[in-house]
Amino acid sequence: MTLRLLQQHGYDRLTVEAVATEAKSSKATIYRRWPSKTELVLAAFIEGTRVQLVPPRTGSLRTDLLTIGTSVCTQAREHGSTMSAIMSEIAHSPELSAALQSQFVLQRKKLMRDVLTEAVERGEIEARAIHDELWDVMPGYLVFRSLIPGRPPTEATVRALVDDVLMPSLTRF
Amino acid sequence: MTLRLLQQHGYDRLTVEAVATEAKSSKATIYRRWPSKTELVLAAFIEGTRVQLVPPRTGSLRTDLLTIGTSVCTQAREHGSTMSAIMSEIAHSPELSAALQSQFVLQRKKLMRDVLTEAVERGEIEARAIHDELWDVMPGYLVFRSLIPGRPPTEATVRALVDDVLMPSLTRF
Amino acid sequence: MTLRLLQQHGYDRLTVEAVATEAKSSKATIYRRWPSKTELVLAAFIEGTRVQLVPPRTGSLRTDLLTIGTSVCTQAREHGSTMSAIMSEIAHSPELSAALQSQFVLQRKKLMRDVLTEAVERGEIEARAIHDELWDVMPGYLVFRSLIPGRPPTEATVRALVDDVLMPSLTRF
Amino acid sequence: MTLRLLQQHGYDRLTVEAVATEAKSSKATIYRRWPSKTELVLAAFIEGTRVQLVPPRTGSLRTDLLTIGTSVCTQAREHGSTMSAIMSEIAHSPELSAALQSQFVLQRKKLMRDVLTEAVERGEIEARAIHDELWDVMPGYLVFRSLIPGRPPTEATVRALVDDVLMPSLTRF
DNA sequence: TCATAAGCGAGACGGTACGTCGTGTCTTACG
DNA sequence: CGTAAGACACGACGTACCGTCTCGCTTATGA
Repeated sequence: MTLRLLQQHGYDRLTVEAVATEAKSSKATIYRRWPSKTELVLAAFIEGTRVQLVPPRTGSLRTDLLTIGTSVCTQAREHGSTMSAIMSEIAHSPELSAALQSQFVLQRKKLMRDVLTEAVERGEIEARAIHDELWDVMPGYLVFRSLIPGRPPTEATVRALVDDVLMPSLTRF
Repeated sequence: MTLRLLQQHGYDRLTVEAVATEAKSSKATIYRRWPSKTELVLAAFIEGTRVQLVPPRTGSLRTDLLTIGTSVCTQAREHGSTMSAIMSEIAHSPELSAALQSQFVLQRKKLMRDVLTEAVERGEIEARAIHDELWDVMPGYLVFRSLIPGRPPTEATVRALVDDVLMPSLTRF
Repeated sequence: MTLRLLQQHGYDRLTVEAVATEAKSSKATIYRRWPSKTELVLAAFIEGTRVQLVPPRTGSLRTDLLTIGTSVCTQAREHGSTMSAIMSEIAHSPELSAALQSQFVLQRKKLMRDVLTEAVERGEIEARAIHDELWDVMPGYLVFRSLIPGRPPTEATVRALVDDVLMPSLTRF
Repeated sequence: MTLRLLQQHGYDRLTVEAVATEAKSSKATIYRRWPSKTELVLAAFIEGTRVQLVPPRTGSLRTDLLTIGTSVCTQAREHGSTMSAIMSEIAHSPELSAALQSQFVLQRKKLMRDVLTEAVERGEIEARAIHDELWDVMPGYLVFRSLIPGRPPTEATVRALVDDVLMPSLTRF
C-alpha cells in the first residue's frame, strides 16, 4: 500500500518513483491514474481513512464522543505527516480542496451531526446548544495536536476534551 | 522581509534564490546563516509572529480571550501556508521542533496561562476549571480552521468559540 | 556541436548549462550521459578529432610526415585550450586517462607506425631506425607548440621538423 | 612552500584559502601580492623551477644535452599538473603569457643556444645545423611526455632523443 | 493458429530548485 | 597602518525529483 511509504517517509521524502516500484508498476501508470503526486497522496489518504459513517450509537452522547475522538486520534497519529502535506498543497488547488471536502470532511461532519441529533432525540442535550459553525472543534483540535510535535493527543486528552469542554458546552442550557 | 515572499507564494513556491535576491544578498549568505530552506522559513515565521507577551488585560476573561482569539486568527490567516509547511518539515527534524517549541509555543502558553490566572484572581473562574492539557484548544482549533480550505475563522467563530465553548467549560463549577 | 563552445570560451569558461542550452537539452540529460563536465569535454574532444586512420600514402615518407604534421597542427590549433584542460583533469582520473589512451593515442600511434612501416617496405628507411619510444616526437612537439602561447606551429615548423630533424634521424644508418 | 600544495593536489584542487592557511596568512594578503590565483601559481612555478642559467659545459654537446634533458625531465615530472594548469590559464591572459615568456622561456632558450654555440666553437657541429625555430624540440617533447599520463620521460627517453634524433639532426651536414 | 492492437514496464528527457564550493572583494578588529 | 579573520556577492557544479514522452514487450482479441 502506498500509504505505508507515506507514513514512513512523509510527503516530500516520498517519490512517485518509489510508489511505482512499490506497486510493481511504472511512473507512467501512476500518472495515468492520478494527475499529480498530490492527488495520488490525497487519494491514498482518503482511501486509508475511510471509516464507518454510522454513528457509534453507544447509547450516551459522552461515550459516542469519546469513541469518535479516539478514532480521530488514531488516524491523525498515523497520517499526521500526510495531513500536513495535504494541507500545504491544498492551498494551491481548488480541485484538491473540493475532493477533500466531498470525500472526507462531509462524512465526518455528517457523523458528528448524527451523533448530536440522536443525543437531542434522547433528550441529553438541547438542539440550540449545537453550534453548526463549531462542529469540528473536537476533530480539529485533535488533528492540530497530532500535527505539532511533542504532544500527540492521548486517551486522556480526549476524555478531558469531552468531559471538561464539549459536554459543559453542549449542556450549558 | 522574507515573510512577504512566503505569504505570496507559499513554502514550496518560494526559492532560496528569490529570498537572496530580495535581500540583495546571495544564496551562499543565506545558507551561511540558516542551514536549510526549512530553517530559514521557520526563523522568518517566528520573527514575523513575535508578539506581545503581556496579556491584553481588558478586565474580563471573556474579552481577553476574544482579543487573543482575534489575534490568532489574523496571524494564522496571514501565515497559513507557512504554518502547514513548517508542520510538514518539523516531523523530520527534532531541532526544528525544539526551536518552534521554545521560541513560539511556550510564549503562547504563558500568555494563555497568565490570562487565566488573572481571571482566577479576579474571581471570574475557579482554578480547578483550568486544564493544563487543553490550554491550546482555542489557538489550536483556530489554526486548524485556517489551514483547511474554505472555512477561515472569522470574528463570529471566535465569539462562538469563547461564549459557547470555552466560557461554559471554564465556569462549569 | 559542443566543441564550438569549447573552442570559443575554453574549458573553464564553458558551463554545462550552456552546453545543455546549445543542445536544446537540459543539464540533467547531460549529466545522465556523462558523469562530469570533464568527461563531457573529453568525449567532445575525441569525437571532434576523430580522423582517418589510414596513412596518407603519398608515396614518400617525407610527404606522408608533412601531411600528418600539418593535420596535427590544424587540430592542435583548434583545440589547444581543450587539450590543456584535459591534460589538467587527466592527472586526477585513471578512467579519463584510459579513455584518452584507448580512443585517441592508440589510433595516432598506429597511424604513425603504419607510415613508417610502409617506408621501410619501400626501402626508404631501415627498420632499426624506428624508435618505438619516440614515435610521438612530431605530434608531441607540435602539440606542445600549440599549447604555449605566441608560437603556434606553422607550415614552416612542420617542414623544418620533418626535413631537419625527423628525416636525418630516420635515415641515419 | 606553496608549490608543495600544488604538486600534491594539482591546480584546481588547490584553493587560495589553503595557500593562505599554509602560509599562516590570510587570503587578503595573498591577493594583495598576486592579483589572481593563476598569477600566484605561475609565480610559485617560476620560483620553483629557477635554475642555473649557465650551460653544463661537460665538454661535449651530447653530454650537455643529456644533462639538460635530464633536468627538464625532473622538473616536468614534479610540476606536470602545474604546467598544464598554467597552459590552460595562459590562453586567456597576455600578461601571464608575457611573464612566463620573460621569466621562464627566454632563460631556457638562452641556455640551449649557449650549449649549441659552444659546440660550434668546439667544432662539434656546424652553425647552419642549428635551427632557431626548433630550439625547444627536446624540452618541448619532454614536457609533453610529462603531461600525458602513463608515459613519463625516463633517462632512456632522453638518451634516445639525444642520440637518435637530436645528434643526427645537428650533425647532418 | 497467427496477426494486430491496446496497455504496461522501463526509463530517458526537459525543467527547476537545492545545497555546496571556490574566487576575489570587502569590512572589522587587533597588534 | 598593515594584517588575520572571515563575511560577502557571484556563479558554476552536481544532485534530486516532477511530470511527460517514447520504445518494446506482452497480452487479449479477430481472421
